[in-house]
Amino acid sequence: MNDLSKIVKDNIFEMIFEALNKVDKNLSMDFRVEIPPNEQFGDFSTNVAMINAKNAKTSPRKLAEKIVVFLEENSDVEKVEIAGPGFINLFLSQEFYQQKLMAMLHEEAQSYFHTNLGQKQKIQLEFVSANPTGPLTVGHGRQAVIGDVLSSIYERFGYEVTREYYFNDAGRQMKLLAKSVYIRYNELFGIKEEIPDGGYKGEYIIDIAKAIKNNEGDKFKEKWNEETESYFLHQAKDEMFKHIKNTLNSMNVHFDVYFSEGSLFTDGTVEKVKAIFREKDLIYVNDGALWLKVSEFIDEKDKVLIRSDGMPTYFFTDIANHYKKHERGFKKVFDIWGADHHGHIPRMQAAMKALDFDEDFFNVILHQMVTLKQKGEAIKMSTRQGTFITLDELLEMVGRDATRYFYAMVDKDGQLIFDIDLARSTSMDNPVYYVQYAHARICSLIKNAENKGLNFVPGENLQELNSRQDSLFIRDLMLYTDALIEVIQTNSPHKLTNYIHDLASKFHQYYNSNVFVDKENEAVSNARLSLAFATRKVIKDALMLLGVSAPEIMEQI
RNA sequence: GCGCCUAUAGCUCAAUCGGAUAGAGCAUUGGAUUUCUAAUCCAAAGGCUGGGGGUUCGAUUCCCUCUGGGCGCACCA
Repeated sequence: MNDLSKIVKDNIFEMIFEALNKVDKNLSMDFRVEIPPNEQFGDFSTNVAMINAKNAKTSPRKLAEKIVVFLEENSDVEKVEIAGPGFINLFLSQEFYQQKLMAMLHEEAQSYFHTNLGQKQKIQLEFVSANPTGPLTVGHGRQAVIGDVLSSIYERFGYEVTREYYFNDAGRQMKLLAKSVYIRYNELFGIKEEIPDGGYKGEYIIDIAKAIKNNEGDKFKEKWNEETESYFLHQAKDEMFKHIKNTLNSMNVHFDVYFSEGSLFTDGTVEKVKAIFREKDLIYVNDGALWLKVSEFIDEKDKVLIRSDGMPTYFFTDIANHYKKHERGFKKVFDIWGADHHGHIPRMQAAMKALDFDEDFFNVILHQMVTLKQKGEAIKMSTRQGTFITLDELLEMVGRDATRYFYAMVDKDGQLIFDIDLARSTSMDNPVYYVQYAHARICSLIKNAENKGLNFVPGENLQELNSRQDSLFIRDLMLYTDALIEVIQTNSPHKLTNYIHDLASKFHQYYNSNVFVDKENEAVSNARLSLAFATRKVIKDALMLLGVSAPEIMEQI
């Protein structure tokens, strides 16, 4: 019930709704609480009167006047104004904010800002999911960050989250990989052969070949058979996965489950799904292939499940994958896909319908592609040609904190153009340092207070926080939960970086216009340090959710 | 041809599921430093929000259309 107590806007909403009911019980609650663009317009504002004016058969401003009467009865309200076309602007009392700050000081951010939205619901986020045929790309980096940050926030709000990596290590691509390594291996003995069409030409293939030569010598030299293929395939796969996991590790991304596509065949899931479709009369054979009647659910042609050569399609195994997820007890699953997969969405939705799954079970978080730019030109990326900048290389150039922050700060619906030269040359101007600096500054302030013999006790003398700047600052601190909620409502991590950058900015401003540590004025110092103390909690928590470090000292450059 | 995403300051991006004067960072110009760490702050300049129509009290946001960019339209994954 009181789950909403930490969501500030919902608090204010209740306050306004109460007043609205006293005016007329039949009016619509379809109004919004907003943060005004300008502080002259109050701490909070609402469009309630404009929304309801028509139904109340009056003008927005007249309705507002009636609502304001009841709002003014609330002891938390300092002042109410009607402005513009009928906005109601609320100014809350200093005591209200002081109490909020007090409550915030007594808890850790992760518990104070916690809201039990999830109620331990089991959900899953599937992301990255690259097959072990090469190093991770900068595109995977975007997935890794979006998936990891969202997972952390869902966890914060009481969901039981599984971070999952789905992969296929058995397909045709893996065979090509093995062959490519084999050719490089022979090359080490001076035997030249062209890498076949679609084969892999990256440097890393040679590295794997060298490792095999080191361990096994010339054992496989010019001996291509099933045994050799199997050996090379496993070596390549193990090496690639080691490489991939290293990269994820240095990005600070950790998966709970690595799920093998192959297991869906061995445990009978694929057959089970086929049986269900057959029973529902949703499959048929044509031209030697097995088709699913997706046209019964969406405006598209039917799709192949099993090719005429007997191999199941990616579509089919992915249906089985999701059937399995359902069976594993997930109430909701999120697949994070690049824009190149968007055509896959409708047919998957059709399949989910065919299986009678709840409509909100299957969700796709789509992000647009990442492209690299260097010397003003776009770099063509091709895994097979091996002409790409890997995620590893990017991490090395930009650093983990900045890389993660940069990925998170751009709206997933927009294309991400990573300008390598810019990342290199201006990495110190990255917004992440701005936020980290705010954190370090507060650490330094508190240390400074100790050094000057000031006995700082969080929560004492809060009545000294009596300026408008103080109130608004506390308001912004409290809005942290609201920001996090918005992130998972839209699955958009960039809303968190927006919030925290803005908060850091407000803090830097405050810092420049107020003295925190003043031995002559201990009460005020104590109050302001309390404010800084709470700010540090929020920044630290936000950076943790973003997977970015919160340093106590910024090294001078 | 059809579908999805996108177009905002010189550059990279925001803008609270339709709100008030469209905001940050970088770059440019000017100011603040015996510092509670200047990786900061203050100020200036920079915009017919790609073009055109529509919906209404009100549009960067919703609808239509045109143009430009990205990505898809497989018995690939």
